Amino acid sequence: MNRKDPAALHEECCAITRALTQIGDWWSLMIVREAMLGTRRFSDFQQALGIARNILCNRLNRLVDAGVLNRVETDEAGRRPEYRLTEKGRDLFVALTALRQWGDKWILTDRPPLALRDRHSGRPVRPVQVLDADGEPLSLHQVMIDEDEAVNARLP
Amino acid sequence: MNRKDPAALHEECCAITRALTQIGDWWSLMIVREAMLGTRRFSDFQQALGIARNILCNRLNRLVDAGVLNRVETDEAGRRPEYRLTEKGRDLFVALTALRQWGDKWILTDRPPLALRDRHSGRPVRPVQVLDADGEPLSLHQVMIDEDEAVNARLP
DNA sequence: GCAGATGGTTTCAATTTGAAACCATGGACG
DNA sequence: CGTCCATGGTTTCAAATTGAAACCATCTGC
Repeated sequence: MNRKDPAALHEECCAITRALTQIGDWWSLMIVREAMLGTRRFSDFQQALGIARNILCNRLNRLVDAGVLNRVETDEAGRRPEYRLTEKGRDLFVALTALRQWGDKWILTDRPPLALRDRHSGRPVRPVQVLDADGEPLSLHQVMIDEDEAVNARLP
Repeated sequence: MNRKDPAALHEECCAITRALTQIGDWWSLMIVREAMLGTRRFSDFQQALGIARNILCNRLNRLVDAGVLNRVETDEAGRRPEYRLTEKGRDLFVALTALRQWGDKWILTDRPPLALRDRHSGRPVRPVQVLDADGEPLSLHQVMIDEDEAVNARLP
């Protein structure tokens, strides 16, 4: 599997590989994170992230091509376009929240954990978990990849 | 925030940023994914991923330094070391599962979804969600970052 | 019309990557 | 013992990617 060969990657059937190909580099993920905080404009991304402008431009285009962001031409002052999360982009919320919680638990060990709250009730959100059909949490070793589908789809 | 400045990044209090700094590049995440499938040896990672050997070596060392993998000197044939997931590494299971499900849902739209099953019951696992204190799913806009903590910790 | 803000592109040096060659160690086998 | 081969690295060097800065284009406000 060659990371730089688009055709080969497009044949790749591991969902993680495919996902990482679309959004799995530092800046793309940081941009999505920033977008989830409400940032929409080129210069706002640039200042918030401290990213080089050519790289920002490149990543925004990639994310638009991937359908994660939408480039919206606003009619407002200056005709500045906005970059807004699509449904697909918003759906990364779960993965990024899991990542945030992982970082809180394993890296920022000396700080107050879990500042994420339900806006409505004000109560903290639960740690994200993988649950079985009954809602019981599953660990890595309790999960398997379906044999048939795995073979058919050349997983992992 | 300069991505290449270790000191500055170490001050960074966004858990996502910190997490991405430790494991947020293509190969590191692919290696962790591969390790979750049971791969442990240098050459097995190399063949499974098609990664250059020097890069693999570099990433394995980084992951060991980050405490995501453990380098275990085995007594077996050839004294070949093994790289095994630590508790911290296994804990990435949730985030990677969320990413896999995202890829299944939004990229591999033409294929059978969700090959992940509970090994015990054989039933498919649920889609990972962010849940409130009562176990109700929360979307991006229903979640907020706690004001006080955000200010104290200079979040996001 | 002119200055400033904003969104982008170009340019070029510095860093990172990847392929291949090289090295070192530990069996296996004759 | 000596040779071969597998494995886990390291080194080397060309090619790709990144990042800082300069440049360009459009729109606003004055």
